[in-house]
Amino acid sequence: MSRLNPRQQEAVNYVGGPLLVLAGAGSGKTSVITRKIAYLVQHCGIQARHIVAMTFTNKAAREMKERVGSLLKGAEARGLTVSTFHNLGMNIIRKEYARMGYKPGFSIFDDGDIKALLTDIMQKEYSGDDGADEIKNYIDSWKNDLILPDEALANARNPKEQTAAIVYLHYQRTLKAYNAVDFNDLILLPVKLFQEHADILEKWQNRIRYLLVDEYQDTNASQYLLVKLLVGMRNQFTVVGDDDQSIYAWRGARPENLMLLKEDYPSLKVVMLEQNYRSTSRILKCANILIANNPHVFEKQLWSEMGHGDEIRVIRTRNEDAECERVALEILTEHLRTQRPYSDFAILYRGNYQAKLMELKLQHHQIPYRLSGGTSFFARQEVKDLMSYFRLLVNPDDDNAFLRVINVPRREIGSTTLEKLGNYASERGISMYAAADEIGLGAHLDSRYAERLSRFKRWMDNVRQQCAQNDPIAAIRSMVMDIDYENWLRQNASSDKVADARMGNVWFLVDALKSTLDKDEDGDMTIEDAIGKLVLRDMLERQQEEEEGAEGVQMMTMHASKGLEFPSVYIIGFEEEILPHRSSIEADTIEEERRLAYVGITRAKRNLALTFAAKRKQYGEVIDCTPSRFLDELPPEDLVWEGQEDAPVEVKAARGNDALAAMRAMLKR
DNA sequence: ATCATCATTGTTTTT
DNA sequence: CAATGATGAT
Repeated sequence: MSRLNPRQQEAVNYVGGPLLVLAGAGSGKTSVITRKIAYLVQHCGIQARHIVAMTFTNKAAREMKERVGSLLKGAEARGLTVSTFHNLGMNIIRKEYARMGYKPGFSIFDDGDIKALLTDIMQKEYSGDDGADEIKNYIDSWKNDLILPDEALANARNPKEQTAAIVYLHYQRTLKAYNAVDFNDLILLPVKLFQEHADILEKWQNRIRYLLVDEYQDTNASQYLLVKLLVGMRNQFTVVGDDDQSIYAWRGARPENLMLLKEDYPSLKVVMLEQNYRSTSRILKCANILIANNPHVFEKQLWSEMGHGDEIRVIRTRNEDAECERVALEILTEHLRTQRPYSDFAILYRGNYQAKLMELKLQHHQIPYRLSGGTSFFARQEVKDLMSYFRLLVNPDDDNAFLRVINVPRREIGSTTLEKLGNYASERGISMYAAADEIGLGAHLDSRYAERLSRFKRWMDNVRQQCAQNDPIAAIRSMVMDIDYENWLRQNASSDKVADARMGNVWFLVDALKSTLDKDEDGDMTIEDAIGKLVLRDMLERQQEEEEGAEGVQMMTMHASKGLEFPSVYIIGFEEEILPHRSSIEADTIEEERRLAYVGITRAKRNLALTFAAKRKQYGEVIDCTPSRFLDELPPEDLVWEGQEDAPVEVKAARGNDALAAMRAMLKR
């Protein structure tokens, strides 16, 4: 960790211009970035406040911040920005909202907000609902490519795209009226801003003298442009990425941005990191051979000095039940035999649905596990609803909370009314909540609607007053009864069971609030403080989740596993139609699936097992399964087959759908 | 109009 | 085999 190898050193020390670091899996790229930041500060005289490092996940940002913090003295690190793309975008909008026509305190709509909004728009503008998801995909990809509604509409090639483009137009208008942005806007708006206002761009370019970007292969078109704009003429930046670990093309990532860099910056220097500090050479050999089946611009071979290591085990089981049982039992016995902690083991899979059975089996054997990816407590609809009520209670100016709450339950206040309210509020420079019972509003709005708004505000004000005067918890309980939230849940839930569970979460949250208040020793904690604490917990939820479950077996999708490592890795469902996923086979995007397998394999430090089942229940029907074609591409001498021994070769031959790949794999041997 | 039962439908991956 | 949507009875 402390000593860098020559390649890494080169990457750290090179400040002569744009630099691309092609960092293979486990090659210490985070070390390179963090050391480089320290180097820039300590040896190049660049103040930390002029350095920005960008990542894709909050987790990565946090980790990086920590590691830089241990390399620099407190004062040296002051002002350093390590943030995600979206975070940076949010900060830019925060500072420059006025130039984009937004009000302060804009809201960020999450997935749920957006889907609700889209269905709303579709119902209003047409009366059909073409599936909000599909429309959202269109809008997302347009936004990723910096295409605005007008352009989308002009270029729409078929009726579906046309519909989507029209919805897009309304969607964008509505968001604006709500003073809200979506996730993609966090990138797109700053890019547009910079393109249109040279002075602002210059300001930010002056602020950011050196830019570093992690996981560069995951950037999409608008992120690429954002980087390019921020870098400007200065040309001082380092991007780190690995084309072999590009697994997000489906959400707009453009791994070819790595190549594009060469064209945009002819003086680009490329450094390759090929020494791996994570895995045994056996595992790396397999990974190398697998990924060699993909076309490459940059040839890269991982190697390590971590010893030869054991063979990769390929485990064949009768069905998916036996598969999960086998993995659970193995982990159990291995844990008992070697005393290794459960957290040494990871179970990786292609789709979240595969986790269910696995979970069951682990539970059955009383093996603790940690599941990442599921909807966590604070992400649940009902929790968010109630949290929004809380937020509005303590901060009436939280327009986001206001909007979330205003029609939960239905108060028959449509988007037109809200739009007008929003316009009025922004004219007056006040929040929507504050504007809701202003006399002046009547001039813009039919009295019926104005009355509905002011009734809501009066009600809410009353709740707030109750909180201040009497027992706040009792006030909140009666608020929940007042809005008849339980009934609302029943209406919207698919079943009573679900509704009950959701209502349980609501009371749980109220209890959490109560216990926060009760725990207070000085007795001077206000309800505002308590709610503030909860909101904070909401925001820190991720962190907590990770700390909490650190002792169990780690279960996650292969996508979620990128960047992590585990002594022992099991990849389950190593089958055709699952690992090369069916839709990927159809869409002919096998290469990305191969990269996904590559990512999974390279998570393992010492032990790796790939499992597949001969038969599997799917849609309630038992179907025959075929081992993944990627197994054919691995070097046979490094594999040991376990479980039923009917020649997998025969199965392979029987499968005609990828004869070419099979042939190539044969020749390789 | 609302609810219950029946039929159909489908399963990547997520900042 | 769910979970979601359509259809029919009350």
